[in-house]
Amino acid sequence: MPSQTRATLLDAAIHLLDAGGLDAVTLREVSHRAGVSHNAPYKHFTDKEALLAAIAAVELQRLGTSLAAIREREPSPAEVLRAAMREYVTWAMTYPARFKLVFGVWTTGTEELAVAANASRTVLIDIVTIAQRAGLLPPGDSDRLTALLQALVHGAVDLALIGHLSPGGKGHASPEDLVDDLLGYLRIATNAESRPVPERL
Amino acid sequence: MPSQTRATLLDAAIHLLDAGGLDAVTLREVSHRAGVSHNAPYKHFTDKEALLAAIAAVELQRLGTSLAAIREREPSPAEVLRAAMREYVTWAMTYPARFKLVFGVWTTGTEELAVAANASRTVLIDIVTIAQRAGLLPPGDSDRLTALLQALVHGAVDLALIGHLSPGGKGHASPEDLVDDLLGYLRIATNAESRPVPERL
DNA sequence: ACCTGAACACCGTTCAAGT
DNA sequence: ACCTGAACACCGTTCAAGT
Repeated sequence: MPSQTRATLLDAAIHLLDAGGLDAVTLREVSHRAGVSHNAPYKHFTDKEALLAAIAAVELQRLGTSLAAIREREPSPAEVLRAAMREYVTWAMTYPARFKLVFGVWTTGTEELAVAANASRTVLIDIVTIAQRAGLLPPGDSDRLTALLQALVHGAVDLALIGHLSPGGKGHASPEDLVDDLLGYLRIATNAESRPVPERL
Repeated sequence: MPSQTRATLLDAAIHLLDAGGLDAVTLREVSHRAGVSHNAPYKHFTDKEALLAAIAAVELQRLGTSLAAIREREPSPAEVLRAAMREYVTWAMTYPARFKLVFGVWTTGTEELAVAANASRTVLIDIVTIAQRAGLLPPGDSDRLTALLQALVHGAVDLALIGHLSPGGKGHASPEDLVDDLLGYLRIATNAESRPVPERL
């Protein structure tokens, strides 16, 4: 039974998160924005971390739903794969604070969070498997290949958010570029594996 | 002139960071451990964030030094590349709180931090360039290829620290595995590019 | 130049009490 | 069941003052 107050609190919290980052999300300011006393949240969440975990779970679920929608909508496996990777990037770059929160350190791993994480992971694995069958990605363990792809997207976004990518000022190596690079190399490797590898020095 | 107190404060802070994470690093506890009053830090750092930035800069510099040492020590370009990637992984997995701190959100990007980041980046680019010449990595923009490699290591470590890798319990897809996978695919792609690519459906 | 004690504003959390 | 006001312990930061 998601009470009205609970939803209002979550709305206020996510607004503060987007506007001022994690530090701006204080239980007192959240309560004030929601129009309740500063300790009303404790009737809906055991903890401040529980409130943050609820936000993270919702966001991770949203991402999973977007990925699933792409899988249904796009026609070709190649487009599904590329669009899925780009959805991850766009989401993270649009809501960096949510991205940092979702993949932050959780001393208490909420069950709800784990479920949402597994759900979006399953969709990704499905997309990768289809791409493998279409000859766009190398064959083999789909879980492991999915981990490879997710690690790259995740790392590219994280480095981009800190400014560790393209410090030269020139629009060098955006997360989207790196995703395309990886997909390109993997496609080449896929096609090469069936052919003999030449001798090396 | 790095005063003795300043060094003691940094030591205490990094100890607290490793022991209890970022939240455990309070200026008051740091001061107490250093044997000074709770506001003595303000004579050595303008801010709490400045103290954290100093730690991050030292760590990033340490990483860069380790990478440079590997480049000098290892004989073959292949070993240098692999060892460098593993050094990044080992450092991050051994000191997760330092890793999170170094690549955390910096509202104030200290000059010292930017210098340290560029230094370790330069070493990495150098290693990648050598590996390219040795035919271990695809030719082309070394900066961009370095970004690809760094993004993968970074993302793999980050996901591993949250537990988003190998949630099945089986020792599936460690960061080291993903690094090896990527290097393997890139080597195949390198050798394949000189040969004709077969028609696709 | 470096350090201290008191003080301020803010935060998470708890508790007794109200409806 | 849900909310409130007062209170507690803790934190970052500032300031006047000491050597």
